[in-house]
Amino acid sequence: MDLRQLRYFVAVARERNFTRAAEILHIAQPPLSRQIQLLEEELGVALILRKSRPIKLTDAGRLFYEQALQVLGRVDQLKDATRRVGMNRNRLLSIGFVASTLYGGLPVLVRRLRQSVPELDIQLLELVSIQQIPALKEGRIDIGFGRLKHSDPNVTSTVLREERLVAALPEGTPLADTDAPLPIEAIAGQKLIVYPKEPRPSYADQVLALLQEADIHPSEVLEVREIQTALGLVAAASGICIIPSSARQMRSDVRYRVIDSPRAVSPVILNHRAGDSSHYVEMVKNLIQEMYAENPAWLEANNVRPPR
Amino acid sequence: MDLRQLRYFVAVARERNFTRAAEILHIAQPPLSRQIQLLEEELGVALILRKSRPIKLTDAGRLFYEQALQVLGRVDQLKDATRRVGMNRNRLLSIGFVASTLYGGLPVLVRRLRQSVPELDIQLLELVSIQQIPALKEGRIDIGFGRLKHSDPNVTSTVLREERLVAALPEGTPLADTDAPLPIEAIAGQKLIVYPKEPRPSYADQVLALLQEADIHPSEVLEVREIQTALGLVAAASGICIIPSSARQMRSDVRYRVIDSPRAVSPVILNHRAGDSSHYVEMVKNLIQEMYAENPAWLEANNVRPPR
DNA sequence: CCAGACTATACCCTGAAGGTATCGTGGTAA
DNA sequence: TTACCACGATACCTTCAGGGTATAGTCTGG
Repeated sequence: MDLRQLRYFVAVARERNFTRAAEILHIAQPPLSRQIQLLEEELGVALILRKSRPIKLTDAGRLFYEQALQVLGRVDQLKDATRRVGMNRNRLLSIGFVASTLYGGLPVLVRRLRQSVPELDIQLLELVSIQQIPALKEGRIDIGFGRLKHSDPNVTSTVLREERLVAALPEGTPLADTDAPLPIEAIAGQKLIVYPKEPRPSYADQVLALLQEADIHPSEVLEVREIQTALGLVAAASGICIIPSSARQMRSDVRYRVIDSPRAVSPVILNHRAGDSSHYVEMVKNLIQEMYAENPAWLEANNVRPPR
Repeated sequence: MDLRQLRYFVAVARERNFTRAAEILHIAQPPLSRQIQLLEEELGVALILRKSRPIKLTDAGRLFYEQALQVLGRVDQLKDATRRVGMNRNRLLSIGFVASTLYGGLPVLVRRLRQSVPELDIQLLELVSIQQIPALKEGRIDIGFGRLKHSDPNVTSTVLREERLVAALPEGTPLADTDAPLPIEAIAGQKLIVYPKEPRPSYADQVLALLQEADIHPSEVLEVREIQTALGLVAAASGICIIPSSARQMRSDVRYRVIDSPRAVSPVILNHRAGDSSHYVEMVKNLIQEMYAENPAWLEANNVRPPR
């Protein structure tokens, strides 16, 4: 498959007419027909119903059309962004992050970074903690915000804060009766949902280790790919889930109770290459200090109110 | 630009070696070098630093690499999804929605629809209300959830509910002192942020019309592209913003006060083609009725608690 | 049922992508 | 410092995919 074929198909779908589409594309009509046929052949699926005038898209065609538009848009963005970084000789700072930091201070940090260094291009990549280490070493990212400790000598880590863990509970169940801290023992015998399923080790293992340590055994453990799914299942009363405090914003149709154990915390860790001399790393650290200074609640171990 | 070139570049970036990359791609090394050169030429940007071994990516190259990976992934998904819909002869239900319904019942509806008709493929397209009308007529979507009334005879509308509007206020400002309903007059003289900027008419006009009607004039009106930006500006104390109640979940670092006026509501409207005989439309309507029956709070005009 | 609009088929041609041979060069080890 | 080598660039040839032209087949509206 080829971007050309996507462009051709989009033109045909838009015009609902091969001849006009061919004119717009500045090619003759027969090659256009042929490219569409080739595309359909490769996919093994009919995209266009030709035995009606004007032609119609099949269901597959409708889906293909919308997705193709998005892909083409993405490619244009890709070109523009690359040119911008390349031409303006802008520096690029590539930041890896675990999803939960999106609900913490990351957006604010990025906004401030953009403000204070407008000529800096910032690339954000969602990577689970363990993927950040090789990504740093390979230069795919310059900074990583993760949740797992590691021991790679080439990567320097700083624990930014320890965040309280909370249990997400289905509304209407006995455990969700109160907002009071939840004794960790209460999790024993419950159906537990953990995420992300892979790659391991991940935050899921951190949660499981916490329970292991306290010798607490859920009745069942269900692994899902991401936190959205996990909370969705909680909302559907399929089990309970343990998330960092800041991720509480994600859904309001489940109940949250802070877990009543000093061990029930998850760190937020800043990673960067050990030898990295770029002053942007330093700047990021300073901005974070600034943010914490403005909002000391983020640093409180007992951050019961979700940080922004 | 061409998908082939993306694949080639990704291989080179991964291997950090043209020769090995060429082997993996099952082509000779010289053509690979040439394709990368062509790519760099088209972009007008150097992607690879060749005067070091092993080769390194430039900043532009790093960005291009990550984006290219995502584009290629997207293309694969596109193929798979199209095949699935085409081969399985699955029906496709294409649903257009305005962003705010994402924070309302839409996710639940989609989940239930998937449950009750597993063989149905569902495509979700974010479209502002006014885009939904042509999208319905052209067959791009089968169902639209919008917020604006229209008068096109080919599209049938049903008002599902009237949702209360709330004001988003920066924390720490006088208006944010209390959670009590906000008299609409209090908005006079405030700096108001509205969204989306385009295409018009949009929800922004609905808000502006409401104020116009009450003869209330903000000191300034700032138009932004989307609600995220609007709420971000509110959080940064750049003004206040009026949003549907259900969108309150989006940020917890701003204060919300229900607007104390019976006119301060925004409908949620279900649109579909007037002649559509597909029983999926009927099924969606039934599911919605069911959901409202289970959760009458959604229907209360005074929905002070955000519906899920 | 016919006219007209429109898509598919047949066949040719051109240029871009790929191959082979070879040169130039940065990195490295003695 | 030099000499070797791994590796990318260049030059030039070949092939075939994509595009063009002519024309046949088909759907729709009057």
